[in-house]
Amino acid sequence: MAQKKTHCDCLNTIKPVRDALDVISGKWKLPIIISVGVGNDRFTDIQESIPLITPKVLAKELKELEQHKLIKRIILGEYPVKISYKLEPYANTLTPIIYALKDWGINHRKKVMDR
Amino acid sequence: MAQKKTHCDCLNTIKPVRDALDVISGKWKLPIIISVGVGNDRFTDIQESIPLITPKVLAKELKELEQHKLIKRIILGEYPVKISYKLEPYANTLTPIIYALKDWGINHRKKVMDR
DNA sequence: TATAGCACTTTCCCAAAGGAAAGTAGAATT
DNA sequence: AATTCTACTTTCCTTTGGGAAAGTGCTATA
Repeated sequence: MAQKKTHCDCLNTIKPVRDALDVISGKWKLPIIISVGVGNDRFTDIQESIPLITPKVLAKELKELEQHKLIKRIILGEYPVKISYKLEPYANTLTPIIYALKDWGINHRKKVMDR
Repeated sequence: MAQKKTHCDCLNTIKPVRDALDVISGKWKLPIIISVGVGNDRFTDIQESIPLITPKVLAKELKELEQHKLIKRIILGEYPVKISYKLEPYANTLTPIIYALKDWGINHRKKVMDR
């Protein structure tokens, strides 16, 4: 028996990794979370803190991050309405991922330069 | 001075994270690395171990992973030529990222189900 | 009164990602 | 001789991501 056991099963890892990637993959989501996390809470400030991001893309990504309960949009004041973006506490659970990517990115750049 | 210090600087984190994302972001690269990592070394086995991946996409991603020195393609034998894919040692540096994503994905699925 | 700032939205366009289905070339198997 | 296996490739087509540029409605400032 078990003659047709051709490939190793790795779905236990692949499935949750894909679940995570569905939420945070893409060019902009983690940079936005990082920027809001260090204190940028106004649309224009976030935009200026992330190189080359356009307002269209930033608006779209902020909406998606709101839907995923990672960022909250707060309306401040009455007449001169101000908007403030803050991380939801849930976004802090992404910290290990962000640090793992940051460390790897720093090391990778070194490796590519040395070549 | 420093009156125009409007937004907080987070480029120290954003830049390396973007460097990492440039290499490993996308739907398929990490799943392929996971699959090859557990021992799937034949094209067809890798394909069958990753739900819904098509041969076209798998071939393209394998080429990119080779270029990034994360996977090596080995030609075995002479007349009935066989091909084997293996992780380069460098791919093991991705382990912390994979585990961070896996843990987060497991937790995230729980959170979404409970809602 | 005119200009600037804020938080976006809208339109147009292009390139990359990726799915479906079929094909291919050689070798092995029945 | 016909089918199967392996490792892909090719074609076609749709979706998604995202850049450029301009516009919008409101408020604040000079």
